[in-house]
Amino acid sequence: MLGFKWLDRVAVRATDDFKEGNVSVLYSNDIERFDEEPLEKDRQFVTALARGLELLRCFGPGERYLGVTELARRTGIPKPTVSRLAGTLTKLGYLDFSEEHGRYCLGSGVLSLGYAMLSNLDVRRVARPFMQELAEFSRASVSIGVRDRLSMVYVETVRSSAPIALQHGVGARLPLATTSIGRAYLAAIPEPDRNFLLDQIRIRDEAQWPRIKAGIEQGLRDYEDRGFCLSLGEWNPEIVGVGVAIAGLDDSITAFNCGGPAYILTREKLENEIGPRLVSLVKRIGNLMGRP
Amino acid sequence: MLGFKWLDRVAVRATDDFKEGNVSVLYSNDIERFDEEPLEKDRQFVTALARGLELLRCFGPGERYLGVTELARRTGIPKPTVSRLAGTLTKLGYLDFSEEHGRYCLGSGVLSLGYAMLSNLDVRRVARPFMQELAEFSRASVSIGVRDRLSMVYVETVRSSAPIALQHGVGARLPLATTSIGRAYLAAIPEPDRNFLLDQIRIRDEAQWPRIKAGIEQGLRDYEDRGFCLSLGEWNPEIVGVGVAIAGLDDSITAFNCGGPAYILTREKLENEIGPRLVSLVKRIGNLMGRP
DNA sequence: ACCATTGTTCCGCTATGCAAACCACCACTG
DNA sequence: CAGTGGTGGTTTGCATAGCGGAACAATGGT
Repeated sequence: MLGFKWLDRVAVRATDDFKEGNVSVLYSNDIERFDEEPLEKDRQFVTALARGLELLRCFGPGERYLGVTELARRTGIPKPTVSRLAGTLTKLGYLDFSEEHGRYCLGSGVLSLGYAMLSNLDVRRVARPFMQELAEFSRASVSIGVRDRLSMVYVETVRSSAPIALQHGVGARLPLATTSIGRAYLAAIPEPDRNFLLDQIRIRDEAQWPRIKAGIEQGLRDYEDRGFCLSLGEWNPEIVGVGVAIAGLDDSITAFNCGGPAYILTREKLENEIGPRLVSLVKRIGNLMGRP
Repeated sequence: MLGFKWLDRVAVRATDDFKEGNVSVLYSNDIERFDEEPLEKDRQFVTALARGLELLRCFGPGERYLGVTELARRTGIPKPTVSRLAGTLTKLGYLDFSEEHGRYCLGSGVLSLGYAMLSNLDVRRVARPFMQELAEFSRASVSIGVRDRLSMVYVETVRSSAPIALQHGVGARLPLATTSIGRAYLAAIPEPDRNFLLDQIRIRDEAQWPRIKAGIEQGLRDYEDRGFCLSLGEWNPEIVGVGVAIAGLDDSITAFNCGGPAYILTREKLENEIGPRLVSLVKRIGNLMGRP
């Protein structure tokens, strides 16, 4: 089963304090509340570690400098604790303290973690030439992504040599529900896992849920019928793409997409040319990597 | 002053246990011992957080799967604690537990941290076109790096379109002492900081120290005389390059290099053509980014 | 059956979290 | 310019979460 069931621990104090407000803003990143095991005292869970990492996650594109109070507000962690954790992270090189701004920003330490993972993913080496070929054919970008919380994170991206290309590189986060790669992932995982994730997505945004749900169900049908999912501007109106997922590479479920600007990739081309080619690409990679 | 002065806390138990062995192996990654403040009870330092992150650092290229015992051995953290920390990291998505191997490996969570940092570095956007130009001119790779512990970590890399190119992408770690980019960094920082880092490097490898030291001192002279450092195969016999550093971009000291296979880049070309161009490239970027 | 190896529980003791208090700075404002 | 409120962040004291040595369980190889 998928592993969530944390936080609440971390933010429980904040929910007490702010229980009249919109609770979901407290879970600023992709944090979930755990439902199962109502309040098991998991003596194995190290809160301090979870919280420290949660601080690091607060920083994102466009959130460069954050102070203690802001971090405390976003995470629901009390200020003195944030102060200590942030100080620790700074000593370790994962945060820098900018005297000028009196705020923290991410330090160089965070980079080295991700790279080690990337360099161990065999699928990148194997897939790159095929991806390049498809990118050139479609004049678009081809990427590999894995799930993290409620996002897909790119682990490899290949661009065509066309002058216009998507700017999302390795490490970029895309939402699960509205992108072709996320829908392909959802379509490929076992149903209980999917339901769990969908539940989390629903909780996150009840208002949009009917629309989001419709898109995902369409994705499931597409996946069943044709082996790939589409996203035609549901995430970003100018971007379209197709996605396919496969299990068993590098110990996880891996998804591929091919996407680009809507005015280059017509629906017809996506459905009849690019989609099928992406399916065959993934099949070939699966064979090469000795999937059973 | 640079911020180290941690660990010992983390590994203090191990040094008790193994004090007859070579202590430095305990500090498997780039961990330093703190010298100042002999044993101040730093009530602000959160050991659990430091240790959890230290576990993540154990994984590297070629170290894909690690078990509890191995992690405990590498970090000097007692086994039960490793077990709990690793369990926590797994719940959070920073580690995955491979049933098949009975070991842990890095999870997708680690990726998203680094990306947020990269997307906030203005220097990447500004520098990329200049880097591309120099890469094409020199038929080699041009990168930007920042220091993390005793390594330089790439935050941007641009390759020429030449078929042979270095494979080090964003996130790659290069040693400080033997690469052109590392030497440029060392030459550009204030002397006390440099001495501290050199001390750490010396402690790490006393045997190689005379040779390493000579290379760095040559680098300091080169930097003084010509504005750039060289590395002619001292790190990897087949790779050569030049490096330049600059302070004040994005709140940190940033270094640039241009490097490639030794059989393409002659010493003469590096010294007379590429080095000076890299110096001017960095100067232009400094001006563009409004450095005082 | 035996030992070697690897991971998980137990429980006393201590490191750590956090509420409240405290400090430092700034901007008004009478 | 003292007074006052508002903003940031860092220190105390005490209750408790979580660390870690030793013991335990679960494998696997011989």
